[in-house]
Amino acid sequence: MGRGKLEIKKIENKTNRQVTFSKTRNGILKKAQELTVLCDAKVSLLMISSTHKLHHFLSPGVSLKKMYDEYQKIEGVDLWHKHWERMQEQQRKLLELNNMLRTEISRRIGGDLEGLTLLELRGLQQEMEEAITEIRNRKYHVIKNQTGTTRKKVKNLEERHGDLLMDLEAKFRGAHFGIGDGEQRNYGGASMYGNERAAANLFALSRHPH
Amino acid sequence: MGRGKLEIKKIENKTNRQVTFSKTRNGILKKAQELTVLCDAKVSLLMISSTHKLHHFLSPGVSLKKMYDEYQKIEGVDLWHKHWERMQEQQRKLLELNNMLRTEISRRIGGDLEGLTLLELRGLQQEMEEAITEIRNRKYHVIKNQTGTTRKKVKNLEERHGDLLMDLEAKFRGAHFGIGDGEQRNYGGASMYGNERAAANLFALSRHPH
DNA sequence: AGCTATTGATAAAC
DNA sequence: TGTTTATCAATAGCT
Repeated sequence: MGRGKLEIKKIENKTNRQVTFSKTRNGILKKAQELTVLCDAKVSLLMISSTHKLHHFLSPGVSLKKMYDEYQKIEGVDLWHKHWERMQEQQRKLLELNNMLRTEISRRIGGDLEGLTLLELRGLQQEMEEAITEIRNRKYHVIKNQTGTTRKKVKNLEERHGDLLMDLEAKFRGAHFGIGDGEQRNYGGASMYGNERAAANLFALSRHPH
Repeated sequence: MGRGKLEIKKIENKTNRQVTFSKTRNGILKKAQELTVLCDAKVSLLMISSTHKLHHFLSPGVSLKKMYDEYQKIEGVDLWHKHWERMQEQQRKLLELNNMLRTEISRRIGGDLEGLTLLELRGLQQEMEEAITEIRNRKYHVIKNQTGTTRKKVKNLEERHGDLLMDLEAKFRGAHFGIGDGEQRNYGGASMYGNERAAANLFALSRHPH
């Protein structure tokens, strides 16, 4: 409409395009409003101009999320809710698993033993003694497989860093790690970073410099 | 517009309302299309009638998700993306932490020792021996604190279940748990359930029946 | 950002 | 719902 008929095709003149966008945008916003009021409809309208400016209308009393959910429900396009719930469930399981692992590991460095019965303590001890046997075997295996020069080199390195290692371990043992303290973790960031730090320490210990 | 001016106010006549909705809807859809083509704009339009029927328009070449993301970016209303990304980051960290913990625990039951140097093996062994000392101390503490009748009862139970326990542990040691096998876990469900099962076994072991 | 000739949209009626 | 028609609304091209 207007002084002349306008072909429905991209307006190449940049200024004209901007002006037309502005006018049509206002018109469509008004129409959206009318539809909302006259017909008791719910409307969500997003418009982004070619200059990346955003304009929007949303019927009062509805949220964008609700509109989107409704759209998904009717159109079945989903993509969100299912994924979200799955992820949440995975996370819950991971945290649960994590707590178990932390308790287990804590017991194996001499903490978190208060809740265990005598029988459980015996089992744990025996298990660890058996593990130590395997570690010992592994040590012999490593030593046996070292060739002349390599062995010499490694031995020197080990001797050089032995004292340092001992100091590190002493520090490690002295510190409180917050591992397996029985406290239930939530999804918040703070406590998680705490756990991670604890694990990083533990990890560092298992990878002594050499 | 039309034969008479219409007051901007909810149309109470249900039929008229429906008719007006239908007409205005078509008009606004056409306008949205025009805006898209003439002005090279991106438009997302959702309309839900009072009878809960949904109609929508979306400019070609954009997805609803993209429109919403853009909206959120410009308006800062978010609701999703931030939460989603935070959750994903948390999950990544949990999995990483989990792998570390699993490796640590695996080493403490005698597996996953191949990657360790002699020095690391020594450290691990010493740490475990120290832990065993603490477990032993704890055992004495438990024994000391048992009163006459309780002690007797527990002792009987322990004797009764000792053999069973040994069998269980033998089984446990023989089984392959898939723990700390060095394989990087993904976000998929299958491998996660695998891990969980492994941990559940481990957990069960630490809580021997008594 | 205003103006106005002109086209576009649509209320009421069928 | 679709069509017609009398009206009102929106807006293209100018300023």
